[in-house]
Amino acid sequence: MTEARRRRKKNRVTSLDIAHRAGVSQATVSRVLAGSPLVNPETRRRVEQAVRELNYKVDRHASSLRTQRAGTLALLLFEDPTPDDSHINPFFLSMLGSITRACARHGHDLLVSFQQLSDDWHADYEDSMKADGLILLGYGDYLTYRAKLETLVAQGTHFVRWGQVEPGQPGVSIGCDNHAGGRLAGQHLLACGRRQVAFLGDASSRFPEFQARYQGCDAALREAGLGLSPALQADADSTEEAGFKATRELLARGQPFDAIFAASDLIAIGAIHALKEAGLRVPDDVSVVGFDGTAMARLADPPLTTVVQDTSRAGELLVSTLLQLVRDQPVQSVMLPPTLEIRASSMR
Amino acid sequence: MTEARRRRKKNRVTSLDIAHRAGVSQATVSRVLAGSPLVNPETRRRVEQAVRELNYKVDRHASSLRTQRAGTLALLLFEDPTPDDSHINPFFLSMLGSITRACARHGHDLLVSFQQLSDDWHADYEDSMKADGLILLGYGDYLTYRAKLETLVAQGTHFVRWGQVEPGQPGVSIGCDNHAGGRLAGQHLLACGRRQVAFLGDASSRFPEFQARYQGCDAALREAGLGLSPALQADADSTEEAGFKATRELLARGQPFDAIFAASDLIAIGAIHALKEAGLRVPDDVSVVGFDGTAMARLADPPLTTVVQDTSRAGELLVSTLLQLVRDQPVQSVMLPPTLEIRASSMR
DNA sequence: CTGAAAGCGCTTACAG
DNA sequence: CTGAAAGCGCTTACAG
Repeated sequence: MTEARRRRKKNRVTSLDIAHRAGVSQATVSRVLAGSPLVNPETRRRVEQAVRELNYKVDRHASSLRTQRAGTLALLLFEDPTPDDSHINPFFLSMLGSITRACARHGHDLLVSFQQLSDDWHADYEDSMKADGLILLGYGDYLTYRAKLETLVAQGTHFVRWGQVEPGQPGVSIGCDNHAGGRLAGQHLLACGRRQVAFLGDASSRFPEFQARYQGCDAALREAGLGLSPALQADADSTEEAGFKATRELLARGQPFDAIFAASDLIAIGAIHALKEAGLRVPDDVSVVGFDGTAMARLADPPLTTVVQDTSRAGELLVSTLLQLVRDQPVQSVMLPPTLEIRASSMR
Repeated sequence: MTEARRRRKKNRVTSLDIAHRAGVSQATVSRVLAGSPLVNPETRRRVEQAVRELNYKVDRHASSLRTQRAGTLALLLFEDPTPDDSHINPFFLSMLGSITRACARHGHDLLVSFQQLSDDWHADYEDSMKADGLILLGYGDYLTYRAKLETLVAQGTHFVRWGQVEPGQPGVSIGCDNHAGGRLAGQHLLACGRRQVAFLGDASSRFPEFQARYQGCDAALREAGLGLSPALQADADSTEEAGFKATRELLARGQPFDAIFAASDLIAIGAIHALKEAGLRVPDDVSVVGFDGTAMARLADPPLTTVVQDTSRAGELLVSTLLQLVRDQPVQSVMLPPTLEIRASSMR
């Protein structure tokens, strides 16, 4: 055993040590540290001094075992279909950042874990008392997803999910108003004088977020007597490669289009590459609008117009809602309004 | 109290419940779950069945309180000087991903927390038994950093740091061989016929990673009778904005250059924007090489040549080294060899 | 191979 | 305002 480790183990300070040094009982030490008002100010001072002098920290396990609260939330990040380190969707990494910060603000720790949406989730953080509740993050086939959400509800697990908000869903969801976001994109493309808008992304009910974006854009176009055409829709999951391929496929169809609304920024960036490769100019020949508001949208060439999801508010809302749930307070699903950030990729 | 929650609380299954159902003692249940060989196979079967039937999970706090092991590691991610959600360096997010995966492989949970390098770190995860050790991630002024590392060492905290590996450093470090990476960049630019290489990034000892990259590139150039010139070096922290501004500043100096070696991909992407803005072509007029091997390098226009750090191996090594440290096994600092990924930004 | 018992370090009714 | 005592749910010497 190293010297440092021996020191650490031997020196392990407990609340009893603090009690002795401050001349009070263990119970009083606990009260001071819990911020109880039932403590004489002078007593509190002495205890706090002893805590400082001995660098005492409450043992989390002892505390949690007694109170049956972990003071910790767990974030499950689903990463189908790209289990490659470098390919995690930057939007979700941004969400991870804001969730981490929100947890810290609320005085909770955050356990982070990556899961395959298609596999069995290791959602037993609450059963083993490691976390008071779960935050579920990541899109994927909703057919798979929904069944697992129902299992969680049946087990009485506390969880909040990021995703499309729809009536009758199991559990509580926080999500972007994707329909409104699609509408913003459609209206903007109309204002740019575009008439034939292509959509890149799976628009079926298996991907409710993408579907709502599709429908929102479609609705905006319909109000102008237009609409999205199935002939100008191509599936793509949220990667640059998929956006690249889908755009090539679209071009191969020969059906003319003057704008692309991509279901995510990554898809949009892939689309821009494919358009350039085909000798088309962005935005002169084709306007491109993405979705998410990731940092890379600004770095794209040309800079990408994108529907921005408010990740800061999203993280805060996910955490605060989950904590309310844990405390048995009433909660509700919330849709956050997106905004449009207009850049050169769409404006002629 | 909601129905689900009442059920959850009331149903809380303990090892004693399993013991009763399997007709054994609590001690035997514990042995089975710990995989002890001192258990009759038939007894083991009965216990495992009861565990399955009651969906029993060991209470982490009770277990950790008894064993004095948390089964958890904590990741501290420093984010000076950009505490904005969207601006976390994508390289560190990629590292976060690989560390998360490595933790899971090693059967440990991971607590994630963002910290300001300049503030007091909340490095008390080990004091409160929340984690068995720390992984430190993020660059920053090493003057600040080093003092805090020494404090951690003095406290006997178990930690591993990601960063430049140098003799005499406090604690254990895992890092990229930045000097070798700089050398790769320099040799490649020479092979591209470049003679006047500019460097973007702080090359002082306060940023040892950047400094080593500078020196490695300089060494390669010197072998060809050239070298990096201080007149062609401009400070930049690892953001696109900083790279953009540094390049503008460089251009304003009027000193000619035909290549830029940027200390990070973000800086390089900012540089490309500034070069284009100035009417210069990449790579025809100026070759650009970045560092990190982030996903956005591939998406840049033109695609960015970059020195790739192996984040997968890095994450695995950080976690396995930390676990060895926690187990009092001998460990050592390691430098990982980088590779060069050549793309269009450097090749005429 | 198995069980009875102690104890990890807290918090919280309870009593004063 | 304070203290003595119990107990959260495990694991592990110890004894057999």
